[in-house]
Amino acid sequence: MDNLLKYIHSLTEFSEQSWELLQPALSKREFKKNDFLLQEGNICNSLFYIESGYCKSYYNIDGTIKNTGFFFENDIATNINSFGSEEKSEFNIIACEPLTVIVFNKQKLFEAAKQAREIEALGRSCIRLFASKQEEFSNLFKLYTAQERLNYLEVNHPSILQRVSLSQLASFLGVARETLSRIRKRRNLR
Amino acid sequence: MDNLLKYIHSLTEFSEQSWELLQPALSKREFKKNDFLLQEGNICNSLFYIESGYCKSYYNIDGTIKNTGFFFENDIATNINSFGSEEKSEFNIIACEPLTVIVFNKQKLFEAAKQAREIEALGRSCIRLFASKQEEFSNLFKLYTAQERLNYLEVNHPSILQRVSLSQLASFLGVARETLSRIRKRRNLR
DNA sequence: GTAGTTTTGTGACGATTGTCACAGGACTAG
DNA sequence: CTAGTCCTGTGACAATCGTCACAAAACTAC
Repeated sequence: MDNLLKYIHSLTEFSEQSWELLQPALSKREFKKNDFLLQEGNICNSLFYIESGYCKSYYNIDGTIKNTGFFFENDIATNINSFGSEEKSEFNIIACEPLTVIVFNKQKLFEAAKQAREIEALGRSCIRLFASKQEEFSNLFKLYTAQERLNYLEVNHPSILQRVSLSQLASFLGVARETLSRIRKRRNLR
Repeated sequence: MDNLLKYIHSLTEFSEQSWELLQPALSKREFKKNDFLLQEGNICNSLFYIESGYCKSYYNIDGTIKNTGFFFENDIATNINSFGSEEKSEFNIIACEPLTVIVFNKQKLFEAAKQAREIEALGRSCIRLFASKQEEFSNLFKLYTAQERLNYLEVNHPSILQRVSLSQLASFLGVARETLSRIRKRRNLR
């Protein structure tokens, strides 16, 4: 739980008392490769803090897998819409490696938040961070070409490129696998 | 302020007392067409609740305008990253019509939130809604072609198409103005 | 080690897109 | 009303992309 505590302290003031109050909402959990953290059609009742390994979110559109996000150590993975609105998730979250996460149980988190304002503030910070990331990636598509998006990832999020296979990366970049391969080729030539 | 109160009630429980405590953080403000709500390089210290009119967020990339968001009545416009992190905004928010907004002052909002948990929860709800929207639009680019994105907007966000000119819409859809024109043509033929 | 699977690169070809250029129509300010 | 501006459509052409097909390379499981 050490990593999580450091992560929390990087976001907000957090007393030992708040940490104690938060404990009932937390549980450590292990996933094997290809285990689901969240499945399409289910309501998302958790935030997943990733301790080790990584996972991805993806849509299954007519049998085609479309990856929409990758989550590494010290990231929070969740379906923020389903988590907040209680609507069914339209996408899946799946472990890409053996994965260790700390699960925030929604109900117990809310109970804890009622007892300590710092926990409420922590929730707000997590959601804000999540929103910032979504905004960042959303704007990539409006501002840049596929090649520029790849460059952006290399500079700003190298961990994705180091750990995710190019096949997996392609749909995240919004292009076909073959196109990503050619973008890399073009770039090496020039 | 009536619309705002209805909006708040649609998000969360909110007592009259919380409403009173919130007042010092609120101020109504008018913008003329092409007035800036937020300018590149400044820190975003406000949430803008839109009462009437609409505005847009855009990047200026080497002199080219790239629209990243449109905000209508009952939307909240802000730079969520700058608002939370105190970093300078990389984009602008500008009125596209005469605009009436209710400004949430960040500092006073935080003071009010300390005094009433309902205000804290309101902040969380606003951010969560914002995150959901970003996620939705971010995924559009990973899941769909430009034509499918246009269809999606027509079905799910018709107000954008009714009120925003096609020239303005193009960069939001991530294509050139001419391409949007051709997509519309193709669709009418088939 | 071996067989099977996954990943990556590449050729071919048609479809789509970006860019530049131009023109007509709609809108606006005086 | 008129001049200027903004918006939309379209032609031409090169660049890029998606799709299908195939093969080599890398990785896995036993």
